[in-house]
Amino acid sequence: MKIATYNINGMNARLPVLLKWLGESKPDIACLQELKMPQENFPEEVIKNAGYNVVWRGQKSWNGVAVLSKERPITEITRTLPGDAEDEQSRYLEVTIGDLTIVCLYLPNGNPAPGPKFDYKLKWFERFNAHAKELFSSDKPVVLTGDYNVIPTENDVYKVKHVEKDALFLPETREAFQKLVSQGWTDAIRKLYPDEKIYTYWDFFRNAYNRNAGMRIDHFLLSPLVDKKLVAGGVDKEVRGWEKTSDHAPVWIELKD
DNA sequence: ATGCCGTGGAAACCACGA
Repeated sequence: MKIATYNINGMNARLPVLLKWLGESKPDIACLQELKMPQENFPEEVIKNAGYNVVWRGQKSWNGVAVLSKERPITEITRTLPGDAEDEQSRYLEVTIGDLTIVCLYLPNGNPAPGPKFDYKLKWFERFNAHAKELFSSDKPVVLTGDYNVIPTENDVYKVKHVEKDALFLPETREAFQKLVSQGWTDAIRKLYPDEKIYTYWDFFRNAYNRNAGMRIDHFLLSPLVDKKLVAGGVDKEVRGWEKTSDHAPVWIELKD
C-alpha cells in the first residue's frame, strides 16, 4: 500500500497537476494540505471521477486539508485538533481507513519569529504532541503525515545559514519535533535514507529548484505497527519541475500488505 | 541577504507562505 502527502498550495491552481500526479503515482491514500478553498467549492466529483473517496476540511483563502483513498472507504474521526475550541484554522484531519489511522496535518508556519504567529505554532505543536501521545498509546497502526513546517536537523536543509532565524528551524521548533519523535514514532524517510540530503520543498524564486536549494519539511511519522511494514519511500521530485506546480513535492511511503 | 514568486481575495493592492 502506497501512502502519499502533498502540499498542493491551492486546489484551484493545482487541480491539473494533482490529477496528473495521482494518475502517475497512483497512491492508495493521499493527504493534501493548503487547499486554500472554501468547504463548498471542493471539486468532489472530479476527485471521485479520478477514482478516490475523499474527506476534506476547507477554509476560505487559507489552509485546508484533505484525505483521498482509492477504493477503500474513509471513516472520519475528527477534523479538529483537540485542545483549543477557539482554533478555527483548517489544519487537521484524522480518519481511519481499514484498521489504519491516518492523521493529515498542516502545522503552522510560525514566521515571523518571535511573534504571535510563532507562539501559535508552538501552542499548536504542544496540542499536537499531547494528542499524538494518546494515539501512540492506543498501540494501533497510526500514520502522522503532512506539512510539519519543521526542518528537523541541519541535514534537512541546503544551507543552515539561510534558516537560522526561521520559524521552521529555530531551536524551539526542532525541540518540539524531537519531543514528538521521542514518543516512539519513526521518521520514515530518514530511516530509509539515514544520511542523504532529502528535500520536499523548494522556493519558487531564486531558481531554488534548479539549484536544489531545498528543505525537508513534509514528514511521515509511523507508529511501531506501521514501521514494521515499511518497505520503501521517497519524494516525487520531478513533480516540482512541472508547469504550474506547487512549491512542495509529493512524498510517499510503501507498506507491505 | 532579500518574499525577488505564486495564490487567493478583494479591488487594480494586500495578506500570506517558508
